[in-house]
Amino acid sequence: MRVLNYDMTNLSERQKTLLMLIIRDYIDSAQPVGSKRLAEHYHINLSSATIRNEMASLTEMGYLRQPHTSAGRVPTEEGYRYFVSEMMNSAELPETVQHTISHQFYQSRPELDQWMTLAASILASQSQGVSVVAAPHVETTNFKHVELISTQGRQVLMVLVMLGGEVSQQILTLAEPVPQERLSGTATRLNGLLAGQTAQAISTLTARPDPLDQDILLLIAQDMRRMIEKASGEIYTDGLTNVLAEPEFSESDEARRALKIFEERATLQDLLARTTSNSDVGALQVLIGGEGEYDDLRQCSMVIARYGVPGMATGALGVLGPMRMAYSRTIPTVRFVAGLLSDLVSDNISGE
Amino acid sequence: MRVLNYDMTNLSERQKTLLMLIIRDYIDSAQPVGSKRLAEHYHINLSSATIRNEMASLTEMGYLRQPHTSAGRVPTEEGYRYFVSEMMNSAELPETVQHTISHQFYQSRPELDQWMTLAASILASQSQGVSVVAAPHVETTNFKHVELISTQGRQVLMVLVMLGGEVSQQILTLAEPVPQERLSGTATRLNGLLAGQTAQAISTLTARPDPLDQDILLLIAQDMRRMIEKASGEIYTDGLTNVLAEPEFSESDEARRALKIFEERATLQDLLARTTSNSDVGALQVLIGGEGEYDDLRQCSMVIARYGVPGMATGALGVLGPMRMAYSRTIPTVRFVAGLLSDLVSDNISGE
DNA sequence: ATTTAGCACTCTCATTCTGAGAGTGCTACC
DNA sequence: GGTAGCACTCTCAGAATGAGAGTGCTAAAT
Repeated sequence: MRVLNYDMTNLSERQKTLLMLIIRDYIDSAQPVGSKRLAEHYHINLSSATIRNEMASLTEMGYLRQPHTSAGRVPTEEGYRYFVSEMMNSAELPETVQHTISHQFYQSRPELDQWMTLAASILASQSQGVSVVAAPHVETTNFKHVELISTQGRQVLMVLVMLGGEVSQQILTLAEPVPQERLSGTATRLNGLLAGQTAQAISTLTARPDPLDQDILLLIAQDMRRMIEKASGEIYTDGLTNVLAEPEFSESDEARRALKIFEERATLQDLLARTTSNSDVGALQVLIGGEGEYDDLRQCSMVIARYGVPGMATGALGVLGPMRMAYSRTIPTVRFVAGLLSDLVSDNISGE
Repeated sequence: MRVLNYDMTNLSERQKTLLMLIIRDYIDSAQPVGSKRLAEHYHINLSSATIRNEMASLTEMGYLRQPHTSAGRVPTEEGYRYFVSEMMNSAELPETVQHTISHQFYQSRPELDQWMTLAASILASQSQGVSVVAAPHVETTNFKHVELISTQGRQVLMVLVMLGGEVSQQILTLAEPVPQERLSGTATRLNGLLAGQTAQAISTLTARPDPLDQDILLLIAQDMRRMIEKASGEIYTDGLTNVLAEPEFSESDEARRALKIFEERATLQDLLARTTSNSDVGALQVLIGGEGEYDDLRQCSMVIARYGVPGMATGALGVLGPMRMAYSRTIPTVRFVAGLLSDLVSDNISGE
């Protein structure tokens, strides 16, 4: 993570206002902003010449730059960072939008899959960017119940239920066919033995009555560990085509590189995991220009947040767009949706 | 479905050869093919003038067209249809490639999810197009086993196992908490009552011993019907960015429209379902230029096949690319992967 | 000490023009 | 029937041009 290196005391009140204005205008228009345009369109009581002087300072300080000698100014990454940090606290999603979104969630079928898809869809449409939502992944897990169901021949379906309500199912192929009664016996014995235990505790236990018990015990421990270790849950995306509509990506090559990241789920998971691993739930992170780490995102920004219940189950979600993205819309949306999902996860964990 | 309206007897042997050559060249180069180029690069014993005459005929017959008066020829949709129908039977995937692909499948974890992802990935990389794989969906389903597991308070996990080995799980919220013993009793009774039944049969049954039994019975029937009705399984795609690399899509708008279809899963499912519903497993379909039905695919072609075991479980898969796609590579790949998945599905249904 | 008006200068971008090149269709000849 | 030759058409890349926008600097105004 890079530390923002601007010093707010450097900027006069007027410079701040101008900088914000310039960036806002550029985000709207995608055109370099000139002093004249600025003086005319917004009623600042300043002549274009004065604005020019201030712009020159801002350029020198690294917040703006000129694409070429005689064009208007365009924000630098540093400029965007300033813009975002200024706006971060103020921006709130309009109440009507908040209600619409909440409504959609509480009207959807109460399944994780539905929620993830919905969250991705809402983020994408609100922000006009590409959204990504990683399903929550459990951080600790305690055994509640196991069922063993013979399906066909040597195949057995093992269903594992955790105290938090998570379910894992897996098909085992045994060395030889085992009748359902014996499987049920094993399940009953293990249910008694393992109630409430953690994966770690289980892996040290031994079960005696039946050699099958020990085998299953091992598999359970293994499965529970796997549930925790899985770096993060499945990934949902939406709005992939939005990014193609942006003028800066009309030369398809840049767009392709950015979208490629979204096809390689592994990289994406890594990115989400790394950038949110040490941040609190509820805190937003804004990555501007790939922050020097992700070359394919050099032209992009991401707004990312972690959601869920720390210590129990958390996931991450975010929006990718051009650096010139509508932060004032995206940031509050991401924050709001993250909050909503946190509530849903929390409700789900504590039971009804 | 549109009927191909060319009449093969119209074409002399020489015209056939030329047409195939022109289309192949255009697919490779993405450049209109001229008579001179043709005469020089391929050693046909014909002068460019003769070729010009033949090209004029082919143009009149509707297989070729000129982008403008003085450019080479480009295939029409009709031309591509002819090309595809000629090639359809001949093309075979090289054995080494076949082995590599099979190998990947038999090495992967034996889970549907893995297979689908792998199939999508292979199709995309082999064809350099956008791949789509719809998971197989069961066409008939017979009850095997149900488990009811109390998770938290009024929430109950219902796990349904079918004779084919499919599993469905669902969380129910009961009106009031029910102890695990009573749930187990219900499950045991229903298991006896329903063994081997179809959804239809189950929905007409009535269970007496316990009011809970009847409730669960209804849910089971409902769930089994849902499994069948679901038009098709989940959809996997890969290679979305491939299409952006094609020269005809460098103007991002066309590409966006095509990719949008892949974001709207519903449309895509519909498309797959409709085009493959009346075709046999193993038969390929090639949709060229959207076949007049899908406006967003006007510039695209799709190679689609159905796979699975008819009457039991079938799915669909395919590749989307520009009309100028590498059919000679795509067609055999789609055919081969469809065959492979059919085998896997078939193995899976009959048990080990 | 700021702010502003004015001006010379720079650079881009859309437009126009031009010639090279590619490809065609037709005609006359083999 | 096949082919050489030729006049013709059309596109495309590159050069030339000029309008327009924007700048930085200086000198005057507040």
